[in-house]
This record gives sequence, C-alpha cells and structure tokens, in this order.
Amino acid sequence: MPELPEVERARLALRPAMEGSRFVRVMTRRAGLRSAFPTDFAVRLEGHTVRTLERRAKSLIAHLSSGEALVMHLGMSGSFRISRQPVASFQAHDHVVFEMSGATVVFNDPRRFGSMRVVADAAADPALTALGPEPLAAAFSARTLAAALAGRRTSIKAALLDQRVVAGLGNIYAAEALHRSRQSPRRRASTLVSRSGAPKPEAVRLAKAIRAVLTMAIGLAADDDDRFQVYGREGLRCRRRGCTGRIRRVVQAGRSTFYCPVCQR
DNA sequence: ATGGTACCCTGAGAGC
DNA sequence: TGCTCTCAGGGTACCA
Repeated sequence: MPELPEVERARLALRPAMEGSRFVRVMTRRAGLRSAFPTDFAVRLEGHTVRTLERRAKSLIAHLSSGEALVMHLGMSGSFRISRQPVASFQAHDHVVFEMSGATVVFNDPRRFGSMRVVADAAADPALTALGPEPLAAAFSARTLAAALAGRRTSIKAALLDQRVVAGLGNIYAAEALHRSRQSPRRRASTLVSRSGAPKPEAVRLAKAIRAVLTMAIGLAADDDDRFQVYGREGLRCRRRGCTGRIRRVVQAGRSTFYCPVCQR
C-alpha cells in the first residue's frame, strides 16, 4: 500500500496519539516481521516520550526523549489503527501494540514486509542516510534529479524506484509522475541529462510532475478509486485531454509499469 | 559498479 | 464450492 503519500497520511493520523505521549507498554504479538524483534525492543521504548514523529521517504521515525528513535516501515501491507481505549481484542495480523499515555496504537501487517527497529542515532542510521532527497523538500530539484540520473543506463522508471535517486516514490507514483510529464517509462535514465550534466527540459518536467502527483495524493482520501491516471488502468482510455491512447502494462525490473504509449514518449 | 532476478509473506481475485 | 494460479503500492540478497 504505502508510498510517500500514504505514509505521510499515516504520520498525520498518528501524531495526536504519539507526539508528546509516553510508551506505557509495548507488546509484540509474534517473534518478528521480516526479521525477529530484538529482545530489548519494548524496554527501549517503555517509559520514553515521543518528541516528534517524522517521515523520511517511506519510513516513520519517532524521536524519543531517550535520544533513541523508533523507525517504522509499512512494507507492502502495513497499517496503523488508533484506539482511544485500551484494546480488548485483536485482529489477525495485529503484530505490535503501543499502549501510549492516552491512546493505543496497533500495527497490523498481513504480509510482514514491514519493519520496526529502535536505533541509537537516526541521523547516523545507514538505511536512512543512504536515501536520496525528499521530493517535497527544497533540496529536491531538476538539478539534483539530473545529477542522480546521470550515467544511469537503466530505464527512467526503474531509476525512480531507486530510493537513492528520490526518496519515497514507489511503483504507483513513479508511473503517475512519468505519465504527468509525458515521458516513456522505458527511456534510459541518463538521456534526461544533458552532456554538461544540466537537466534537460524533460527532467525539469519530471521533477515538477513528481512533486505534483505526490502533493495531490497526500490530499486525497485513501479510498478514492479515481485518483490514478495510469496505475491499474490497463486497456482503459488515457485520461489526458485529447489523447486517444489506451493504457498499456509492461513489466520492468519485475514490477508492472502502466503507461500510455501515445502521449508518453 | 550496475542492473536484473528471486525471494520474503499473505490475501484477493480470476479462471476452471 | 473449491481448487489453482497470478498478482499485489516494499526492500534486499545474490547473480552476471
């Protein structure tokens, strides 16, 4: 489910329950998700207060009063439930329970591709420091995008999924951004960069499109089934005004790519 | 180094 | 109804 917009919505929903609240009791309801929870997982959280709940790419980072940080990733199927009262009964795949002072937060993840870990220093965490720029922050621009794409022989679609290029795009919004900027997903990434290293006009359009699709998606409801221009629309008419194309699905780097062969060149 | 592929896991939906 | 197959918005280990 979750790419940057969905994770950002999760952050906004969790903030009232977590920011300024203390972990009263932490329960893990199975041994782990992708990997086992460390034995001191609960101990390092309990008694500490969440100062701020930050999002970085597709991860949520709860900065703790202890100086440590709880880093949460939703994987493909992770979600949170917030309850004002103590939770009496659990549902299938409820794996982690945070009893906060004031609310209970339950992490549910059927596929268990998510992760939860406590790190001593989020600013020095290798997984987080390896990430590229946040696309909605000032640090992201056509110039930084071009720099990240230079010399890359892979397709632009595959490059956009690389979290070192842009942090937070996933399979849906990579496809949507390419459609919005009228680029073929099969185009070689390096061809959006001029020989001097400066962004070509296509890279400028793409950077703008990335910001636009993400910003719009954050503002939409999660169940708005009309929010995609290409994703999941194989065989249907392209929604671009005046375009007569039909959306096609191809597989790139093992993932489905949806695009319009008429208006995306 | 770079770019593909296989894999982790469960559930939903299609087709028979 | 029930089986089997494919696919799913994530990341990462491994291979050429």
